[in-house]
Amino acid sequence: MIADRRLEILRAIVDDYVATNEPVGSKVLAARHSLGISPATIRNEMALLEEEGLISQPHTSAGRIPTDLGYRVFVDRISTVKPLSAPERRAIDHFLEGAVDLDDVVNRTVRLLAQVTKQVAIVQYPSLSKSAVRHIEILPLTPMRLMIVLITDTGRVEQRIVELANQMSEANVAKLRSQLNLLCAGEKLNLIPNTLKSFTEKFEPTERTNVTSAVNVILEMTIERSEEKVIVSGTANLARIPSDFPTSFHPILEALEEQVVLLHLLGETADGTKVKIGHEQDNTNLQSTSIVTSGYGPEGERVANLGIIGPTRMDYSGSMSAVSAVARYVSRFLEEGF
Amino acid sequence: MIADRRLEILRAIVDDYVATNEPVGSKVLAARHSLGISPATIRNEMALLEEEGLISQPHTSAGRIPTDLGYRVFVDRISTVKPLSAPERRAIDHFLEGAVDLDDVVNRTVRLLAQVTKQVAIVQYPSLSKSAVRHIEILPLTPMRLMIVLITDTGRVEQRIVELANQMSEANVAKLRSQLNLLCAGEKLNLIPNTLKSFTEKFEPTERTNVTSAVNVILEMTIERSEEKVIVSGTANLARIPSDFPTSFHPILEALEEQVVLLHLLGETADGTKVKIGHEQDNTNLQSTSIVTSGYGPEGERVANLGIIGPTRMDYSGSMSAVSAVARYVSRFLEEGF
DNA sequence: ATTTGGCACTCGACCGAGTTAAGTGCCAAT
DNA sequence: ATTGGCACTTAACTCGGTCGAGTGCCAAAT
Repeated sequence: MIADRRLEILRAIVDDYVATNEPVGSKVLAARHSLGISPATIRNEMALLEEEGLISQPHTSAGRIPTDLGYRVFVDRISTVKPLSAPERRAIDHFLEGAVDLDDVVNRTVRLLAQVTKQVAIVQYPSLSKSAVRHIEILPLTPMRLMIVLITDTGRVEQRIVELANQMSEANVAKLRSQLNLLCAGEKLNLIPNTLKSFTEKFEPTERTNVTSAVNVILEMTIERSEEKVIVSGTANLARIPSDFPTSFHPILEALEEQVVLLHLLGETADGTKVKIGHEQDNTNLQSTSIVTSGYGPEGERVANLGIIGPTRMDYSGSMSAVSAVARYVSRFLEEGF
Repeated sequence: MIADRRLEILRAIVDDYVATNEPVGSKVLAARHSLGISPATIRNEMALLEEEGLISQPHTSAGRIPTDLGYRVFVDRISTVKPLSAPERRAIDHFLEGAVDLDDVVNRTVRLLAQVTKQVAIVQYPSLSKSAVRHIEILPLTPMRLMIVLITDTGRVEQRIVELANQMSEANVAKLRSQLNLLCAGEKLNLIPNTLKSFTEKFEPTERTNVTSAVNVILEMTIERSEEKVIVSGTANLARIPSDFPTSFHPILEALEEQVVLLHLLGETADGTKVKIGHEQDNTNLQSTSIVTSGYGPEGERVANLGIIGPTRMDYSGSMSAVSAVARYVSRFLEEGF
């Protein structure tokens, strides 16, 4: 069990280090934060903190900096919720006003997040697999070619083109359309494969090849994109960062361009705000960074994640507040249906 | 008029500087490129090139580097078309195989371009205003709410939701849909406003408010997005660049996040490959960069631009070849309709 | 009239020594 | 348990000196 005072010192170290980006020594610490304690005492405590692996020295004769573990403790046990500033609040409360589009919503969100946190922001598109079908539209482009449009209740639209083996009459297209909607409307995407299992049987044998192609495409649409889409903003903020960072600059940018990496980064969708610090996170390119994420979407069934990524040396309280506030607001907005 | 030999020297300087990123002096130059000429002579010629403003010295006692103007001359008069390597060719010839989506096409393109040129790639979505309506779909979500989906012949899909003032019957929705498609299908987007000018008159007075709202939304959809969408990839390549670059790193990343800036950068859509070098380009954040762009889309009416952006010190021949090859290939692909 | 070798000169890059300042650990005194 | 004092460590900074790449110019060679 760590003594309270020691935690207090850890907090001071983190605060100072985050603010100045310089290893913090006992003297400065005593001076800046008025803990009623002499530098010597602080030194003793520091030695212990170091033993516990919460702080470390870049080299002898330098001050201490928090380790990943130190930040972890800070986040879990010390950090207080930092209320957002009034302008931040205001920005968050209004940034979605007049959004026209799911794209628009996601874009605005990612930009806002980057701007408020001064970090790189990441927003995942609301996941298809947890959303439901609102409508399926079938358009005959030519007698041998259909366009299928899938509209979900999160406002997302996907379209695909199907080449048919045989001609298909207008009447049959209409039948296909109405039957499909009858069965699928309101259904969760992940249940669709089940729903359509014996669908082709409703049709004449002569029609079946065509119907099967169409259905297959629809099934693809419902699953394929569970490799989902992610959007990033604020990479410029990376360049605004301490001078030792640039070394690991290239790999970070690289990682940020990989959808897969980002998705993995955001991790499982769940309630609440989560923090992953430095090495807790397994992508080697990003071990000098921390990630703050939160799920968003309708209460109870979070549909996607959003978050920010920055140097381990970041303002955790502020970032967490911002991320969760934004997540809350977007959720509400999506729920109301824009 | 500049003597041929002097141009030859300029080419050598550019080549060397691009390859090594170090100011190139007379001795090295004589050694590496076998122009049958002594360093002293080269020095004389260099003095002249400098007078003409084509090269400059970072400081006395350093070698010369090309100026923006030097690069310009290089691009316009000296550079030869550098054939792409076999693997590059192959990559370009196949990267769109199996693309399912307009999104997919654009995404693949931007990635490919970034990868091949090792620069930051920029691709503009095919512009709506020059494409034509393929289909307009109207879906009643509730009696007071319609979803309108616009599908263009470039495969782009836009959707919007309309709140109605009064209820609208299924029958009227159907009529609206068929009338709209009758008039608009095949029509260029920029002509739609004209096409629909007296559209509401076809409807009962009681329906007119509803129809008007719907039509207004459609009109919005056809113009609004002429502020078009641009997508960027390969920013990581920036970090892979000379060490003097980082200074101007932040502003570049910043510029790359601004849609407006990018659109301006890509400039007017036109045939052929264009190069903008350093200060020729008016965004102050980007004056240490050059941009290579090309229009793409159906022959004769280029529908959008794509290109790359990198340090002025770049491989112009290679970049130009790559950009134009990719543009050509995408154009063909779009024309065939995927 | 050009080209070339030679030479004096410039100036950033690099090196090593010395100094400084921040910070530590430990110990004896409170 | 806390504190002041002190010896010690070490990165960062400063400096003078050397080195090397490169230039411009001039006189000789072609």
